Amino acid sequence: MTTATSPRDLAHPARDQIRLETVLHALSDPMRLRVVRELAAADGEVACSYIELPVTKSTTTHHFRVLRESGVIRQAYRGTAKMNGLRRDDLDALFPGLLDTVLSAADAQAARQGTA
Amino acid sequence: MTTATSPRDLAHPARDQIRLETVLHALSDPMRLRVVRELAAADGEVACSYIELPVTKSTTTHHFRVLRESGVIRQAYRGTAKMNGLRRDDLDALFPGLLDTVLSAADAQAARQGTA
DNA sequence: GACGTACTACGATGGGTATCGTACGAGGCG
DNA sequence: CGCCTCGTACGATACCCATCGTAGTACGTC
Repeated sequence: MTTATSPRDLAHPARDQIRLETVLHALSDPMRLRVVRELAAADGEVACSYIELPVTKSTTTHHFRVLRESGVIRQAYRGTAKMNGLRRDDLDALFPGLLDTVLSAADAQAARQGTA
Repeated sequence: MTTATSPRDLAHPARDQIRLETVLHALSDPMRLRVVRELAAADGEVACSYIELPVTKSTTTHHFRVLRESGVIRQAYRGTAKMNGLRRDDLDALFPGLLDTVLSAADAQAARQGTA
């Protein structure tokens, strides 16, 4: 939309604007990597509140925004809830295998330590 | 000199100390990603001075240290030169496919823009 | 020993960022 | 409408980090 720019309009980068460095940076934070893993496990739309992190709500909002602005997740309001989902299609098209490899690596690391 | 902890002794993390988040963070910097790509292309030991970056020597040293301390590269002195090589064996063992996938993603992104 | 090269160490600086607390807006439900 | 929940915005804070310049150390060579 050209006009209103409601606070409910969420800015997402277009597919060709997604940068590898930015994606890697987004994934390099423990909290965000955890979010991505849970989104991958859920495999669908998940509300922010569904994912519990050991930080305050403010910080959680911040991490979700970083993930969205880096192009890793897609967000949309649905009533009061905000639904989140991985941008698998875009990421797979841009960087084939990257998401799955990172997820596998995270699983492997979690299995190695008890941090599953 | 057995013990002295000479400044020529370089600290590397053991394989099981390498953390995925740290590796991703190391790779999320454009300069460092560039270094890793060049090391992968060279496929062998390369001196620091062989890789030219648009930053000062100090900054280059900093990036090489981050890469070493994250477990991405191995460094060793060889005369006055400092040789660098990817820790392919360790990375592939810990996170199968990760390095190659990231390298492919970087190539793809470079090809898309003229930044090869 | 003297010199040049390769890289480092240290301090400074400016910008990013993870975290929090509090105050606020939007939507559903009684 | 009143209220609760979900999530945001904003300011503050403390920390991390990419960058630089300068001074210094280790090594090879003459």
